[in-house]
Amino acid sequence: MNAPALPDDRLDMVFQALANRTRRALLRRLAKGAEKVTSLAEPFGMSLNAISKHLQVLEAAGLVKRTVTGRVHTCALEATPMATAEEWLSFYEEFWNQKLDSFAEFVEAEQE
Amino acid sequence: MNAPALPDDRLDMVFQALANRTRRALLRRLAKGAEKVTSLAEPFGMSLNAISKHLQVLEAAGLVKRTVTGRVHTCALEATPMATAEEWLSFYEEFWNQKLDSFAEFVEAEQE
DNA sequence: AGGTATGTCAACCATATGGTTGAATAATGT
DNA sequence: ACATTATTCAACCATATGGTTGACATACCT
Repeated sequence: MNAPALPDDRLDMVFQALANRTRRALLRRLAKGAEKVTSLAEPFGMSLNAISKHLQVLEAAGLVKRTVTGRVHTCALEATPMATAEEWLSFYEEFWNQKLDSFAEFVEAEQE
Repeated sequence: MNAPALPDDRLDMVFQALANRTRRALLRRLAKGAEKVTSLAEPFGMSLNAISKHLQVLEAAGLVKRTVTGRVHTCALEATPMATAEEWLSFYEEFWNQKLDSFAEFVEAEQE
């Protein structure tokens, strides 16, 4: 049920990989299905090389798996490391819930 | 209930802030209660200045709130931005659950 | 065999990161 | 008044990041 707890340096890499909107967009893209590098790169106003590098970052973080068939590299989402990241974050749920609750109360009180 | 959805560049900053084990450790520390900079810095094998910078990163990301009383800066955890990060991640839950389930099945089958 | 498509590698550039040391600012204690 | 404590600011350093361009290696098509 709970994720396989990455070591600290892997968690560094995962959060680092997520700390860029282009890479987050790539992951969202891959959530709809595996795709090859060129077609992944197409919608971004950026060189193919740049996207290639981003994909390498994602791959190093374990968030993307690559299958090479001939000259075409097919990238697929590998979400499991995110489970560890989310698990790390979930530790703080009580804190933000508390905050959000008191904000909700405030709004409610305001409406008298 | 759902978090106030940070803009992309704020989310960049939050994930970036989390992409460092020292900063994650600082947050864990602050989860136990607010503390001043010097005492926060003490257990890390690192200069006070380094910690001061890390705290600035956390503050810029909105993960730490600072209250200055005289010369002492008290830092407190501000977890709400993490809610947005977790929300972003939760989109992928179905993907990793699927993976973890099939792994569980594999283990089960293995034990015949 | 020759040309085209897919993708990486290598070098470069500007800026950011994570750390250091040393000096500066401001509040407290004696 | 003077020393001490708390903390930041400034400059520096090495390395990482996010992007570029140009060249290269393969695979596919005719």
